[in-house]
Amino acid sequence: MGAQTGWQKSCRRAGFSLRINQSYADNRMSKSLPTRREDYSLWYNELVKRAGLAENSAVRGCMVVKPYGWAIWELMQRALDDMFKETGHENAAFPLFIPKSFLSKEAAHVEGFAKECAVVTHYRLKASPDGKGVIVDPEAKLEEELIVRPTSETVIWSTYKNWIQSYRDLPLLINQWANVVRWEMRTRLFLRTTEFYWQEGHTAHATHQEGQEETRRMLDVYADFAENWMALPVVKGTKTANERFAGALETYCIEALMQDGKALQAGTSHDLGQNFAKAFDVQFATKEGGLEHVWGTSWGVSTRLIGGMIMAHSDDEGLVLPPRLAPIQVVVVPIYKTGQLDELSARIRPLVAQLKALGIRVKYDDRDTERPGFKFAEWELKGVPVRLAIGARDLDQDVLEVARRDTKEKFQLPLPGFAERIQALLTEIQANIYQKALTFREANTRRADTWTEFQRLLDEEPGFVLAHWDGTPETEQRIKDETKATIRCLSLDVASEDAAPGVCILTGQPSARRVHFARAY
RNA sequence: CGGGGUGUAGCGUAGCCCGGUAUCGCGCCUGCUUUGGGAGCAGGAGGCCGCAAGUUCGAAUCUUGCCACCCCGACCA
Repeated sequence: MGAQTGWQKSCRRAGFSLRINQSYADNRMSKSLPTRREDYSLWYNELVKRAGLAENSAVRGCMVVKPYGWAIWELMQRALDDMFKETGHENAAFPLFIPKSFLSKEAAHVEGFAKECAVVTHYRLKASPDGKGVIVDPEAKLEEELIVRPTSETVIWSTYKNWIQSYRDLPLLINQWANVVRWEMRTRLFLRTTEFYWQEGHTAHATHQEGQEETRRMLDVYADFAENWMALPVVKGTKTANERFAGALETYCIEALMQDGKALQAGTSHDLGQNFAKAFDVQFATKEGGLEHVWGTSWGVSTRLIGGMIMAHSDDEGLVLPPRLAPIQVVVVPIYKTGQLDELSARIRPLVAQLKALGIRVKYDDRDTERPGFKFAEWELKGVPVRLAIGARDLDQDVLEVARRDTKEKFQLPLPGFAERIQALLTEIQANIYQKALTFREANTRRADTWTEFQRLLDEEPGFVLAHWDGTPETEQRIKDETKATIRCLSLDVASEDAAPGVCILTGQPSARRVHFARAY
């Protein structure tokens, strides 16, 4: 769509110089990303575009997810979906449109979403009387406006009313993969777009305890996915009342730390209590013959995860993808002299087949139109975990060259048994990326005991700050107003040192425990 | 929604203050030479200067309005 402001210009305005040879690099998708120290947002934005993940669409705040970006999302979907199935959930699909009246049934819920809804008011266009283009046909006004779903609790609960009569219908464990629209004031590729893709689970249970267990179970699924698939260490915890989901009794979340020291909420799981059941009158006959409202939960993760993964692992050369979520895990680049490609390919293809036989996602880059150096740089930018460079010279010596993306190391590998070695290397890279992110998070999680220290840390050493807080929404708000830091969560796995009582950083009032503060995306 | 910035070829730009029909680089096309870290040389194609009105003999340039995008803030997954 023609980014009309050049990123060079933006960089210059932001006051920093660029890396090498940029005009050349611009088109060849090269090294010349903004260096992130100076402006992390710009770096991230440019990285997403250059790596071919997504770009801004012509529609305000929306994005076009390009094939490479979508491939990552598909891998995420597949892994998560398997985990949902294992925990007993089924997929279904609910309407995109929500009658306006549905939204007003749960008071807190309206409050939370009313300000950011796209509303459908008409169902027809007609030719403009002045002969230019089309206008909305005033005759085609809807009796009741439709909201483009910002989340599906309301349509789903109005449906559940019909699905649930007896305790025999419970628990009802449904998930939906969908796109939703929230008219946010400010957008950012993947992290906050007007339209985004996600999954939302909506369950109904006979008892509050079952609902709470479900909420926690799905939180654990998310944490498991973040850590073992995305290689992203997360803090599991509960939100404060201020940050709680509109209509929930309790909101659990996983919080991750990005490389610029800002936190990112990566997933949420809500205990809805009986709020939605009451709002939509969903009752069931108990075994004992009574009539009770069901207990609900909802939980979701979105394409934001892609953004989080990029911001957590990537470097100035481009993306660094964890092997389990890399669309291409191994790229093979042939090194050859003119006219010798076919001959070399014939020798390389069996090797590629060996990798495929082990279930490795491998690409043989036999493009004759680009040179090896260009291919190296391009695949690095796209975050392919392992690159193999193979020339006739190597094959004659029964070796090949391996380069790993995470450490940038290069070494030679003997051909016999190389496929198994590569497979093991992918596992090692996955673990290394996680460890690196974990080390980073630990190094950037600090404790503050005084207000001045708290402020200093946020400004000078951004990251999580563990601090005492008196437990009141008012204090939380004051801290936010003065420092832009929010309480990310009250962590569930709290170290004994942090579980001990203390005094509030701002008011000096008694505090039961430390909580995680940070500036956040 | 507020503050700031920018729209010129596929991408990045010069020109604008001081009006005279658009500069350069990359990419693209053709040919030759190259190919173990983003190739070299030669030739070539490509533009309603964001849109609309106005001023003027004449507008990329001046005036007004609109639109779009980027950054920052408030809001949020």
